[in-house]
Amino acid sequence: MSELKVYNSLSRQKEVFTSLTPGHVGMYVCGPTVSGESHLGHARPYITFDVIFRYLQYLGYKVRYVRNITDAGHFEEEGREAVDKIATKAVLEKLEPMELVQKYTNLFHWAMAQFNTLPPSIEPTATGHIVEQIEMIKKILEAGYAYESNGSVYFDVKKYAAGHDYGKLSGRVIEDLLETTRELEGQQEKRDTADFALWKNAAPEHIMRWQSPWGVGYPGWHIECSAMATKYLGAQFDIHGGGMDLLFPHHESEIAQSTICNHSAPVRYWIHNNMITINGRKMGKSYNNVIKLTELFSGDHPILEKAYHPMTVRFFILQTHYRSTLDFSNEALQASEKGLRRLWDAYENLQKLSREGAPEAGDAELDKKINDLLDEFSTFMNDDFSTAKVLANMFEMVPVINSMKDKLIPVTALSAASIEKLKAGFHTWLEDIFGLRSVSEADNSKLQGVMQLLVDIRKEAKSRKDFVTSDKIRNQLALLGITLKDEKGGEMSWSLAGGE
RNA sequence: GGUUCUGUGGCCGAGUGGCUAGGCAGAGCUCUGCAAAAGCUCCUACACCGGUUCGAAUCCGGUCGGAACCUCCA
Repeated sequence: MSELKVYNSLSRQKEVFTSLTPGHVGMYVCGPTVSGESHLGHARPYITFDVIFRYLQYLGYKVRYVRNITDAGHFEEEGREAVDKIATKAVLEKLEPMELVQKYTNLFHWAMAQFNTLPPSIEPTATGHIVEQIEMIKKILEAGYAYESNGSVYFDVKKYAAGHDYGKLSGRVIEDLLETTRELEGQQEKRDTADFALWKNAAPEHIMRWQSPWGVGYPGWHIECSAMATKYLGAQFDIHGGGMDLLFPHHESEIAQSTICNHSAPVRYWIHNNMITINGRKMGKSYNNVIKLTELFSGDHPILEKAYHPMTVRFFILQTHYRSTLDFSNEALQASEKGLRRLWDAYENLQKLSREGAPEAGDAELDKKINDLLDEFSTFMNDDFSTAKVLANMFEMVPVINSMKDKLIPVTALSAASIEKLKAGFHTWLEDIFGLRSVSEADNSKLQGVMQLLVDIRKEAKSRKDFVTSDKIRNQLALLGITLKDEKGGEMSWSLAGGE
């Protein structure tokens, strides 16, 4: 089998993946800020890294997957107002800060469950690691790479850049950063505009506040990830993931902080997913084009023509490479919806196939083709997680599977071993690695029983050529959103339309 | 303005220099009481202009679009 190669943002090329500790992988992914509801944009990184998490486990690694919850507020705009986002919102909604944070954390977990993402191994909160953050800031101060100013602590970027490559990850040029002349209030606390806050003093009205050696305040934007990653994954770990928009300054700053604190670069492989765009524009609060996940699932948004099932969204995301932008549109989502249904129907048909008789393949050519397509799954996935290509291969096998089901091709065309491999391959990749599951909610046993009864009555009616009755059953069910289909050989199948 | 990336058929999207990705939509046929599904077939594109090469969507240069980051951000 080929080796796993991942695109490392740090080197801007694909590298063979090896873990620091054989058999183990440490992976940190920047989690959500729970000051508001998650939107469609959030779906991408968590689904992307869920698949990476699942795939690494499939490869046999024991993975510690750490994804934080940012529940301590960050600046609306650094230095300008020094108002904590969560604190502001809390006043507006008349909620306790922790109440607000809990509400959106719960909602986030709910949405992630809808997407069938596995929970991370550790989900640390920023508020739960104030002590670790303060300790880290102390170390950086002791090392001489930070300075205190008016109750705040800033990282000295210029000093760091003198001996380290600040900008390596994001391709930023330090001289340019230092020359920025942007006028920002509160900037006078900093020695250089490029410096970033490790600790901010809190104004009296600021609700989220903690005691520190520098006075009452709250942690800066970047320090939480460094502190928590160090605590749970060590000074050096394998993978750090997140959206491309976090490359600078967030991840660049993380590298600087951790390097000073731990005397080594923290991360071996930086993996960044690209953005979801809507009408060609990034989705974000500042663009006013946000579709919240609850709206996406309910269809309750002006942009949406209908509700979209979480699995449709998951499939939509997997149909493109994670480093490409993905443009959202109703047309594209509906194409994915139909594609997923077709693929899933074939998958279910496949699992029902039984093969008897001599184990050899009746059609050696077809047998080889299927085996080749299956073998390519790993090849594609090892090539920087090309989920789109794996899915394309699956679609190529769909006509073969459906033809075997309809007996247009005998099941014995493939060897017994190949059929088993096919079944196992689809199951493993579709469910275990890609994390897809049926969009049908038809697993209610009472509904199953009722439907079986209707199917039996319709079969009887049809056998009497009583098409009035048989059509009535099918048409009435259709009005209820249940599709009844006649199959070859007199069998019938049914499904709940849309999967909503 | 700086940095990085990008421009593929009606739409979405893979693409390692030569051999049809795939999905959706559309057309025809087969199957079928009808329908739906399914199967088969068709629809062959790479922003523009140069260059390298026997050969380029793929490499290089330029032009023109678009995006992300440079400020909270998945």
